[in-house]
Amino acid sequence: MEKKFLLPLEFYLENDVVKVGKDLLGKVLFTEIVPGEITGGMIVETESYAGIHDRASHAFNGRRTKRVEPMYQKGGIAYVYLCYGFHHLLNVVTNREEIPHAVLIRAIEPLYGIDLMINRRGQKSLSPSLTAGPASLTKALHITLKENFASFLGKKIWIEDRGFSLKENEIIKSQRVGVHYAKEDAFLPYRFRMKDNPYTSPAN
DNA sequence: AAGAGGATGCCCT
DNA sequence: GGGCATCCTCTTC
Repeated sequence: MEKKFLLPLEFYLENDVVKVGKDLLGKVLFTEIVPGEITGGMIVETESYAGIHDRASHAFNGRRTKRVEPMYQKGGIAYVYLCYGFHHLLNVVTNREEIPHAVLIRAIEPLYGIDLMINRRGQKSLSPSLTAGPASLTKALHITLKENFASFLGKKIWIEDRGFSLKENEIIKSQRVGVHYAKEDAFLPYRFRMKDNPYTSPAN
């Protein structure tokens, strides 16, 4: 597939993970995990996880275990991990130095390969539940632990800028989902949603 | 070596 | 709106 809109590496070499969380809204996430099966959608919801000082981050307090290792790599790769035993969650690692920043992709609006995604999700027709929610979209896009460490400049998973930029007042900011254990950091407004988009995730 | 718990979704009321 | 499925990773004994 021709990729003239591919996001360059510089986009991911950014230490301001809150900025990246917002800038990823409107970008288009693609996968071709199975050769010939291209699926993709516009990112409409993200959450930023800010390095070692963010209690909600897997890398809080400098924790560097095997699972978290992708976060400590140079920006531009995927951090995929298993949640609740069966849900794969996709993060975009972003940093210039060795700072474990990551942005969780929480929802996309389906655009390409919609029938494939419907099949993978076992649904009958297109509805917001197809890709609204971090585990729903990974299933629709066929993302699993095999994509952990994968480069966003590679053939299996990549992000494009198709010109869907949005203004600051079109971004809804709120608390992150499911991080009650994070004490005061649970209240940080690091969840970003595209205003009036029906494909954002339902919780909260 | 074992146990707890988690950045969730689904199906049932 | 609540309970459960299900399993890997990390922490602690």
